[in-house]
Amino acid sequence: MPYDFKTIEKKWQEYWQEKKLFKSDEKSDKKKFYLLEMFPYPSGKLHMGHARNYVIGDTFARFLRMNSHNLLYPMGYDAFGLPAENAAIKNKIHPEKWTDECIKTMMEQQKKLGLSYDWDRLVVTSKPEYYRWNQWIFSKFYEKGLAYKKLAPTNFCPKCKTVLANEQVIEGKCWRCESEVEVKNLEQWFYKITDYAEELLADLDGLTGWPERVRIMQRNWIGKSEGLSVIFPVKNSAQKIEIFTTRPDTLYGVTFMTFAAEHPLVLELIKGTEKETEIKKFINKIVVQKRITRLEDKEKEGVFLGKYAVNPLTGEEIPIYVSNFVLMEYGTGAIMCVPAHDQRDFEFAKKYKIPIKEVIVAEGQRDRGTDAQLEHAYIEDGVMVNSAQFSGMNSKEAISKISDYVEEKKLGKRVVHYKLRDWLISRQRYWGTPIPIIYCEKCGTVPVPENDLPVLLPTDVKFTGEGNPLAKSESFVKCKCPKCKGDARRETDTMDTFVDSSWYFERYCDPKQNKLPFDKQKVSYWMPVNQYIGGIEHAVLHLLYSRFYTKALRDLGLLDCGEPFSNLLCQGMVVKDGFKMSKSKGNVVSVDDMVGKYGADTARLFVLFASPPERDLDWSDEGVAGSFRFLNKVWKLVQSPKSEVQSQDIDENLERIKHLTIKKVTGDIRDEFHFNTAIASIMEFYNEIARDGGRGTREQLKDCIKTLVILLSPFAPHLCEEMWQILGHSESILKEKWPVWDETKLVQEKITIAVQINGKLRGQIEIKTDGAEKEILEIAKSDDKIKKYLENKKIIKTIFVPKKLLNIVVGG
RNA sequence: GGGCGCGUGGCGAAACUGGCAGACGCGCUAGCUUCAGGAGCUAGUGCCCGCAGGGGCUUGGAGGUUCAAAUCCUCUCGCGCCCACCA
Repeated sequence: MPYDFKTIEKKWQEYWQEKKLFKSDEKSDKKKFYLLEMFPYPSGKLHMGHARNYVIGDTFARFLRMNSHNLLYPMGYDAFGLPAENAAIKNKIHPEKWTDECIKTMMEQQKKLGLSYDWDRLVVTSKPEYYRWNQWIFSKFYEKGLAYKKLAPTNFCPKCKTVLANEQVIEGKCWRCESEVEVKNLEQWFYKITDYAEELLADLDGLTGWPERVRIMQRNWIGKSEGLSVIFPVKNSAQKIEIFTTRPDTLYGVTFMTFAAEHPLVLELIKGTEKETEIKKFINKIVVQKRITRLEDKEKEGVFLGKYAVNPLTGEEIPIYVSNFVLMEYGTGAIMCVPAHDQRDFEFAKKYKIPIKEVIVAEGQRDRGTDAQLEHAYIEDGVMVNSAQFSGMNSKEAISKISDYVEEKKLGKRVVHYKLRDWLISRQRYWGTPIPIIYCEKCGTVPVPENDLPVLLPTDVKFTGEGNPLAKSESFVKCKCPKCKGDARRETDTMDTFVDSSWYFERYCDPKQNKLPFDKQKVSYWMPVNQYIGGIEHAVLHLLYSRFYTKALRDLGLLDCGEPFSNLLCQGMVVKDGFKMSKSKGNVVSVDDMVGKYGADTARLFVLFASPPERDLDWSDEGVAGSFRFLNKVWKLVQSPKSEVQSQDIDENLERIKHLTIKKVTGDIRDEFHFNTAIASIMEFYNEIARDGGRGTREQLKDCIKTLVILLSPFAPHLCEEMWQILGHSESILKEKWPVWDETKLVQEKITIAVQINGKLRGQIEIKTDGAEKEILEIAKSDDKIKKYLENKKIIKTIFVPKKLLNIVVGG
């Protein structure tokens, strides 16, 4: 009969709740630890993919509590967002009702898994108690110029019917529904994250507790490049073209220039010329093309404007083009082209028969031949040629020398560019935080005064799927201007839900605060989050926005820390039948099913045992059964430890293994999150205790079982509580101190070491642990197996690795 | 195209700083028990040759460094992720 997990799990979940064992506050002399998992979007049913994230955290949480930490371990819900609104349209249910129901189901499932959150700190972002502070912070940002509105080309998702931030466009598609994103010029609200570009970049170096790849992704996303801005005058015109280059060393090799299709100067330059119609047609074609085929490696195309610019360094006249490979969004929207040293320029020059002028050659080379002979651009460093006084210089050196010269002559200046763009936060949807702005004909854009916050979401709205419901709610739109009291209208855009998730972890520190977003002292006590756990998909979304927010809130004086998350663990996904577990793929294993069939402890044990947290986990039904089997074995051992074969003497080997297991399990959890190997060594310990029906004295057996139960308790908390009680304890196992190992108990008198001949394993001998090399060599020589290999051979040398092996090198 | 990561039995995976590859588990095989369920217990299980003692091979592939390589270096193949005409 398997153990009755249903009764046991229910019993202990109620016990924990009743005794409030997971509550945390700031009044403790223990060391604080803030442990956090990325809070979920409440979409309803949990599957094991979600569960894995929480189980990793909870196991660690329980371990930390038993190791004397004052732990903050909260949970909440990222409750605003499109799915709720789509459900509203489809099922004629209000998003709030739908969301609240989902939260209820999800919370129940999380409780069934035995997750040890402090539920008193629950944060739900769709509640006015929370989102009013989104609005409050927005107003502060607005005052400081960190929130602003501008007309700009935006990414518009036709299916979600809203604009998206750059970070939310993945390969030209909407991150949520994968529809092709369109470019629309709209007036939108932005957060000025670019003000923090430099700090966001620089502070990455200090985030040593983050996976390197996440830091690299953020670094690339911020995309800093240092270079030179140079002004090229247009011949026979007052117009000037500003370009940006990271390769000032190639300035003498410029043979043409080109504009992005959207560049406003293009239209000015061709106005009234015979080329005007042709070029306008070309521009239209490119703009349309850009929208449709963002991805493919496009053939370079361009048209000559019939105009020339002047290279400010050489006075050379260079033709101006408009082309499809220059981005309006980066740099200045115009570039200088050096076909000899840039592959893109090279391809373009070849196609349109533009001269190629080499200014850098490899050490010891003259040039690479005629234009026709060249096959690709030379992009490496080298020696400068054809570059006036800079000729003969190393090209690396020339970069700074030419930059100095350009600045001196006032032809341009050094500048820094970032790929990072400001964060577009407006969304044309209902289910989000209303942006607290009022438009008055007389007074213009007026922020809603602090006393009037929150701006509540109206309830009298219809969800038709056509347009933003807020815009159609008269009671919402119509309002009075706070300044002149005249008729005015409200902003109907809501905020991106990533705004909600950018500071929720700070709200957890003081979730009921109603004077401010949070109390500074409380936040100072808990922040930063010591360990954050979540998926890699947020590498440049949530994790970047949260860093920005924390810095911006710090600059508002609301908190002291500049980085929200000290350590980050990105767990892998749960895979079944070759695909990520997801509703749409239809390969989900629900938490309810697992808990119903095997219980929470088995489900927990399996997801931790099957794979290390960072790696993807292959779901296996048989594997789950194996974990269940193990728990049953332990249960049986505790119920009726065999006593017939008890010896009079302590089993020294078992004692050593006990200490070894404590050391291994402790290290694996604390240092590396290697739950899989921790569990493996617990299993080994069990095998050792149970072997031959039990070993050592009765007392020793009892002691080992006790240790086993404690070590297993963070993984299988319910069963271990029950077993703990059976072992005669009246307090919860959570109150028990984590065991410590005794280093002196780990040493063995005799050990087995490997003997190699020429690096090949040829035998094993048992020796005294501290045996000297000479001694051991003699033992090895007299070993029957080894003897054979040494016959008629000369020993050239021996290599001895204490406690590991002896390698005998022979010749002849 | 650029960046990062990964590749170990039939499967999930172990292996500290270069030091006995395959711990632990799943699956499989045989036996016991009971059988009629997908339960329990014991033993075996990387591959090849051999009745066996034993021997040979083996960490995607090819080289190299070393007494010794899954681990370090070079090249190569395959897979995954991120960015992608960023001047």
